[in-house]
Amino acid sequence: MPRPDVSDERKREILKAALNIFNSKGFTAARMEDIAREAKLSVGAVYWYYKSKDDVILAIMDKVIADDMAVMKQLLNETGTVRQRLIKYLQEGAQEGIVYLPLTYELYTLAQRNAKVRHHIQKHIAHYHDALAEIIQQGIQRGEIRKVNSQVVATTLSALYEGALELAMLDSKNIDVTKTLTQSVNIIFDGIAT
Amino acid sequence: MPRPDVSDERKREILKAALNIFNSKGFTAARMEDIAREAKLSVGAVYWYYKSKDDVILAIMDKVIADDMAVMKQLLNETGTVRQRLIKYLQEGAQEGIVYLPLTYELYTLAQRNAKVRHHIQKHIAHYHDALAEIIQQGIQRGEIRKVNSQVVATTLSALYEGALELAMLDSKNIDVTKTLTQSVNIIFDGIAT
Amino acid sequence: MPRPDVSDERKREILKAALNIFNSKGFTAARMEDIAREAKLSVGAVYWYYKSKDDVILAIMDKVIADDMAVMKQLLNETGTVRQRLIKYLQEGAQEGIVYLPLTYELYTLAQRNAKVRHHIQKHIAHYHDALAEIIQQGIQRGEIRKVNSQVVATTLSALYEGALELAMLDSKNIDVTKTLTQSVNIIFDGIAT
Amino acid sequence: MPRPDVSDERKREILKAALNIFNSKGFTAARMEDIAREAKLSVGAVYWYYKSKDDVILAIMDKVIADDMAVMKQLLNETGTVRQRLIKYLQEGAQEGIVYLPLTYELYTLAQRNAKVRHHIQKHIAHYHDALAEIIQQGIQRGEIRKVNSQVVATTLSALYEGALELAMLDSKNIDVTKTLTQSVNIIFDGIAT
DNA sequence: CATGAATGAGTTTTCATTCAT
DNA sequence: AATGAATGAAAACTCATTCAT
Repeated sequence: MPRPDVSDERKREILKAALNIFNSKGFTAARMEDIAREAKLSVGAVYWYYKSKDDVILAIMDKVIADDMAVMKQLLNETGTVRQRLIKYLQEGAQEGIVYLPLTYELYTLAQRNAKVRHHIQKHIAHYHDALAEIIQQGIQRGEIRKVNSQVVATTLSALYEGALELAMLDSKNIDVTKTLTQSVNIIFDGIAT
Repeated sequence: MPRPDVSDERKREILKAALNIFNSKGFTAARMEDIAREAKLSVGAVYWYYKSKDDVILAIMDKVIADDMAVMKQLLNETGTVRQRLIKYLQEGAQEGIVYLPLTYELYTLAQRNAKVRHHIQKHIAHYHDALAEIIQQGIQRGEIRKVNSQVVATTLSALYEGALELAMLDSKNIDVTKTLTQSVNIIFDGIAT
Repeated sequence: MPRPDVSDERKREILKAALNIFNSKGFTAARMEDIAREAKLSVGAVYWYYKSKDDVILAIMDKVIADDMAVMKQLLNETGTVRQRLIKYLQEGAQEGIVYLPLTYELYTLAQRNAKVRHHIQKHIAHYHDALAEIIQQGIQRGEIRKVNSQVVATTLSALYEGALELAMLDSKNIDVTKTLTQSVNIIFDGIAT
Repeated sequence: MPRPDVSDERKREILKAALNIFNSKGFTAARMEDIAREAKLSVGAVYWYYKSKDDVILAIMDKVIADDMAVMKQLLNETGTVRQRLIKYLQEGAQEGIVYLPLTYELYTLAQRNAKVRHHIQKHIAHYHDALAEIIQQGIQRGEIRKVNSQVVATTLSALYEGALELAMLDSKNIDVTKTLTQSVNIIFDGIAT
């Protein structure tokens, strides 16, 4: 009688542990032993499931992005005006995103020297822009927004979002992401409203 | 008869070398020997001027920020409408900034775990926002911009700027900073114009 | 009703697997897992039959030598002149021996630091020399060979055999064992013929 | 005033240390720390001169072979009959060779899985055979040896030499290299004498 | 001031062996 | 008997830092 396959379970546990460790210490300072301890396993066990530290990092990236996508998709099926929905979308995205922002910045930094990481992130950004552009397009069709290039506005909103998170990460005392995003998006909507 | 002090000269050379090495390899991967070689010095000589790798990193941060400030100040004394000046300001800032963006991201990542770095960057951001707010204020006084909270707009512009650079860094093929910034700033100006 | 003992069968399978793995990878590089996979067993199962890697190596040694002995004995019961029989004997021995020569050299190397291995091999060499000496003795009795010290000639032939295999192992392109052995044995027989 | 370059000196010291350690423990069991201690250096210092353990091994191989060549060349300029010279040549070579025979066998074993090592050894063997063939040729010209293929005889002598060393290594109690070689070479000379 | 050889603590990774199931 | 996940003790290698010259 075969025992249930613990492989997936363990991998998830290790990834969760790695997520915490990487987020609080950074990729470089994080020791494989830290991850093992956090996952309540031995170092060897971690290596049983992931063949190197880089492997864990890549898996983390996949997970972070996949989770992000899930949040995104869910937020797209909301009701209300486009302005309201976008503000809610960006705000909630930011609230989720800020928790693992240190890790995100580790990934961005890594992306500059690792093509695989970079391409993964690029694909993610493209998805994200498309989702934003789609909402904008809806706004145009409903007459809430005047005829603008939805891709351009999507990029603007995306840059705003990323920038707001960055500023908040660097100076959380003086910069409130939610407030900043709300105000900024309103300014932009004033500029593109019919 | 005292010989001329070569100390400052050497320090500057080391910093310039470190800037290049850090920018292309990242803080962690960069070795003190790399910096020494780039500066055409011995490892020991580098340690004569800076007492640790961290010391060099902190000095680099000071330099990067100081240089950035200098560019900023210069751009503030331009002529033209506020919209024109701002676009020019952000565009040229971006052009300068993108060269050492990898290094900037190394610093941002570091900032999350190092209070000294973080505070330095926060001060810089404050300066930057003030400069932007000042221009906005001028625009309001000149009647180009309607009465808005200049700090809010400054934060929006700053977030936009940072976000645009980030997107460009991550996906330079598909995202053109200059174009993105121009279009975005125009949308915002449409939103805040009188 | 006792089930048939699969123990010996399994042990033989493991040894056969180990023989191949050790021969192609060497003792050090070979992992227990490699052996297990080759034997279509789990690592734990291998440890059920052999209590350590060294145990497997020692068993391999026994097997290699036993197999070699079997070949030897068989070849001694041939017909023809002593010269012919010897050439055939050495040639066929070489043909068998060269397949597992890498493994043999692993064992020789090991023998220098492991008394048990060394003694085993020494006993084998003694057997081998005795067999050769016996053939030489026959040659003397039959008048094919002049009165020589059969042990000395046996050692010479043995050295020649081992050396020829070694040279062939190191440079199979330029050195043909069979040819080398034939020519060498002929030279020696010219030297000891009546 | 530049200090004298200690680089060559250190490299030689490390190699000497490595030679001893490798010879007594074998490549695998030898730790870099063992070599460092033997050379009275730190591990880091060893890595300052050789960038990996394999590097040290390859350097050792070069040294062993170079030293061997030196012995060879020296022995070729001797006087006496070819038979006498050859016996002296092989005997003295064996006396030198037997000291580092364990190491030699490590190299032979390694050669089977490392092309670089293999090719190096092959070149060495070729040199060695050529030297032997040259002596044989002289013997033919001087009328001491009848017209034989000198390369074949050289290979025979070489195999004999290698085999005698091997047997001696495996069973030094019962096999005396010097005696074995003398007797064997005499048998062969009886076979090829005019 | 400057050199660059030397140090050694710290990290990733491997793998023989064990053991709960 | 058999499995294969888990352990943990090595071991190779790196590199910031020091220091004799």
